[in-house]
Amino acid sequence: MWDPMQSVQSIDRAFQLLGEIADDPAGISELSRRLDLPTSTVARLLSTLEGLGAVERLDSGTGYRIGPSVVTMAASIDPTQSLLAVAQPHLVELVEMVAEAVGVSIPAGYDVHYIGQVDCANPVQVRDWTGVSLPMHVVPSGMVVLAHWPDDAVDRYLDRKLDRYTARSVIRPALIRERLQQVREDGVVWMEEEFSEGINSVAAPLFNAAGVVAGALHSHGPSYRFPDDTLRDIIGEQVRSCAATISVALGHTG
Amino acid sequence: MWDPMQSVQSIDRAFQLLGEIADDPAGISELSRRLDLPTSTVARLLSTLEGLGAVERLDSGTGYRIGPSVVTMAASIDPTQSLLAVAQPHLVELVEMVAEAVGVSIPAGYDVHYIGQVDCANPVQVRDWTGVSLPMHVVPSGMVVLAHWPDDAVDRYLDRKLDRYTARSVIRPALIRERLQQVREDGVVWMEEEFSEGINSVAAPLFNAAGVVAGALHSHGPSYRFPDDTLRDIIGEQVRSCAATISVALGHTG
DNA sequence: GTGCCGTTTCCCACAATGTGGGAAGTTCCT
DNA sequence: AGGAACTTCCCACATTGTGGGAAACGGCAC
Repeated sequence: MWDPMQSVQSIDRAFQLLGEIADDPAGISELSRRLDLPTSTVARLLSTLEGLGAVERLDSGTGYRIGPSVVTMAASIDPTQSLLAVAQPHLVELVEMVAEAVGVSIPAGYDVHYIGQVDCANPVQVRDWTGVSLPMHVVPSGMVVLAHWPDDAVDRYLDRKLDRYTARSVIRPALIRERLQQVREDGVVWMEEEFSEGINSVAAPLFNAAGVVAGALHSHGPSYRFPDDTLRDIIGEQVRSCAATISVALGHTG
Repeated sequence: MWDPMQSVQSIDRAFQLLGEIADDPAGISELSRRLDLPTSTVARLLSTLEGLGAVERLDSGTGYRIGPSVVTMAASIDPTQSLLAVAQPHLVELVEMVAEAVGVSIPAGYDVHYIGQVDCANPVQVRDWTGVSLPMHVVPSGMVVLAHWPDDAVDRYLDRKLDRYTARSVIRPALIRERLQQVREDGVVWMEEEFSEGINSVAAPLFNAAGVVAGALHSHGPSYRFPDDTLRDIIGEQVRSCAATISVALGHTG
């Protein structure tokens, strides 16, 4: 255990309990076994949490689950913020692994909107795109979102005039469709200098509890060093699996 | 405050803090003032919560907001359960006020599906409808949902053959439309023996954080005693305001 | 620069507070 | 009945959280 300052034991344990319950509802004695705490202690903590509405008894009588006050508190932060809030800790982990900037974006109409980014230590880095929106077909974040839209929505998207951003931008509907299919298979997609010369980028989709795409996780860097040829697949896989982890944290199952 | 067993002070305070922060993000000293606790205590509690991911610092540097772990825990309970979980405590309050059964339902296709109910003490009561689905136009819970659907969705609903359940069921589209308008104005609606003879019912809409109808709150009882003529408006108002409270707890604003 | 706010962080002596062993009370099996 | 789960309760102990106050920031005005 680190201690950034001090840590209050009972609160620590209370959240261990909450985490365990969120994962899988259970009764006092089972929790005491799982967390290796005395039953009386677990009983006391749970009873406190119950009084606070943080947990509540299952209808089945025995066992507890997360209660309304947690849901209410969670609702207090707006939906897009909540995506960011959940993703944040994972972003910093990913940055350390891929050593390039990573960020998250959400669909906004026919664009993806960048809502957050964590930069790498390297002094040479691509600018922070937080706050800007870009058409889906020129960035991988957009492609992964598009790839999980219903067919008719994709039809409508491709049925408009599609802007070209660089010489390498793909704007032919048929080619884009092929690519979307590939994205669905791979779960991750690389795009190189299709939006801006000198920038390469990789992205994977984020799913929420309802199972629909809530946004995308991406990493991007200067094309002269990113991705390192030998690491390309590894980085792609890291982004994919990090996105999956975030999805689970958002309540996505399966 | 009751104490069913014992209550752990630090956890109690930690949740006071979380509640306060959810309401309105703030820094250590402001919170210490608002809750009338020593700053050092607040600092220690917040630092613990921060370590647990239950709160996180605002980008602005000073101040805290609800953190990712709360969102993750909240996501652990499925969306319809969460509606119920949030509503539950309010239901029992409302039961005491109106002295008849109250329940909540969610839209499911062209039906409303009853997901939970709290009964009153009276030995004579209407059966528990939990688990059953009914067409929207014969129950007030359905009407309030319908009333907040987009126009074209309402068109499609009314464009089908509408079943009659009792002699008093209203099934003429034009009349239903008028009523929906009235519901939007009043925020609450009574229906008397339109679904089942001998049962009267009143309902108000529940809105979620995204501002869309997430379900309905209703109260119903035997028509010989419910509603008492002199209390009709009062009960309606209680249901309406209770629904509004639940909506706020779900994150609805404005 | 210097001095003054309002913060947040740290320290430390004290005892109030949370702890956990174990016993008594449940409920549900066989 | 008997037993095996569980949950609730009790109580002596010292670990743990507490809060006063001092020190370290950081911003702003002069």
